[in-house]
Amino acid sequence: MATKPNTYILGKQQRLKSRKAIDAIFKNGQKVNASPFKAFYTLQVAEQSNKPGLKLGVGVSKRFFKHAVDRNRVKRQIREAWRLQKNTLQQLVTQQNQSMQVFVIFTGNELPITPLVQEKVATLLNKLLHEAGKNLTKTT
RNA sequence: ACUACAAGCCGGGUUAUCGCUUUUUUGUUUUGCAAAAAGGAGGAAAGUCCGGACAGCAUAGGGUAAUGUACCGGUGAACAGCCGGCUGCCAGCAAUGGCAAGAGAGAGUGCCACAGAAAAUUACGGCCUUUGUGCAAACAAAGGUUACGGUGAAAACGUGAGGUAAGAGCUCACGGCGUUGGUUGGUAACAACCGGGGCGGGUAAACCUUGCAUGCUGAAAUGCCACGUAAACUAUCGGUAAGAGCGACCCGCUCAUGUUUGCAGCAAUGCAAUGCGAUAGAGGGUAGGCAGAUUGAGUCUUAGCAGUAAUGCUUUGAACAGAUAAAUGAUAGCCCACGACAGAAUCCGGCUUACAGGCUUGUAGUAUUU
RNA sequence: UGACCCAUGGUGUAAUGGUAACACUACUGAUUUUGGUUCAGUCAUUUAAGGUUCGAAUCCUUAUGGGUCAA
Repeated sequence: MATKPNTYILGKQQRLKSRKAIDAIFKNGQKVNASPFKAFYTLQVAEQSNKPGLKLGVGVSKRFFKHAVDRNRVKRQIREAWRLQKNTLQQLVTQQNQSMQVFVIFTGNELPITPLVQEKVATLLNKLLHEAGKNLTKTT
């Protein structure tokens, strides 16, 4: 009921909103790399307060892009690529009754092209998928 | 028609699919979720350079300090903005255009490299007079001297005449400058004219003086709710100490007090030490929600009136975002000029800076046609 | 969102409004058979544009870039 698995939705429910959660990710989370992108993530078994699902946060540093327009553009590109490609990961995580929080950071110097972003986010998702599967075997 | 300059305006459109956010309506037992409809970044949203609104705290009064500001009038909530004028400078034959932190250097202090006698009222060289020595030239002493002195960014009102031992605005004529009193015009800055007394560089974006203005802190302000732990916080009362308050300082005013113990001493007094409890409340920290918060000194627009103008008054019509790790995107197609600078974060009025391309108006030049 | 500071050779620092100085690096030359050492020399639009002043690294205004602080 919470999420229809096959719709390309990225609403408030599926975004990281709390400052506390984000700090926790940066403190305790693990890293996954894909050249200009970097992702921090945490993975827990779902509880009552912590419903099963996938949550995303996006960040671009002011050091690399001075203007707010450029930062907004990169964030939008990442969000769009995530929205179109995240479904398999989300399905896996919900099936395993786990909750996963991911924070993607862009660390490049130049504005990326859209196909590049799509490709890199896909590789990120594959790696995360792999990690999620591994964790399942460990925990169970 | 093209080119250049100036001013003003605009700042891609459209169709389909998939998404984001706010509001409303409907469905659902409420939250939530789903569906539909409507709205969804700028001319600079930027820089944070000025001015306010709003909120909290503080506040008897006067002065000083600090900070800002500086021709006059208008405009406006307010301003260092805008509009009009005055003065000065620059360009131009002129008409006119552009620029100005545009109060005071005759209140005081400082500084003015190098050069120059001297950088500010003095000295020096030189000139002149008298006396002495000497045939004379010259030298020495006492005095006079705003003339002259290769420089420099800047040199002691300029020119002419008189005057003198030599000279000097010392006096006179013409001209210049600034000061003061009056008359006329102007709301005023100021201008014109008349008179008095004067002629002592520059620098105040050096200190400063004068006038005027300013309480401080900023939405991460502030108010409320939830969660939640523990005597570190606050209030009241009493005690103790002697000071405390008026957000920098002073005056002045207000409030409060003179303890206890030890040592010295006959005592007055001096020296040293001591330097908190009770009651009530809920603070700090952590981290969520709601309000603040999107209708306001509003913006654009039609017409009229007032005004040189900025602008004001009345009036017609139109829309006017509200996120909170933070919304406008992606894909495909078409059109054109092939899309620059750039993304709201409490809200307004200005200023400054960035900007592809297009449109309108005006001025100048060139070419063609009538 | 608000408050504030800095910018000088390639690098790190100086400099009362009056000739932009010092150290290291780099380059050139001399010394040396060669290299090193040593000595001599070269390298600046004082971040940019305006203004005040006779004269600006310095004073003022604006811009650009960099940095610090305040939940």
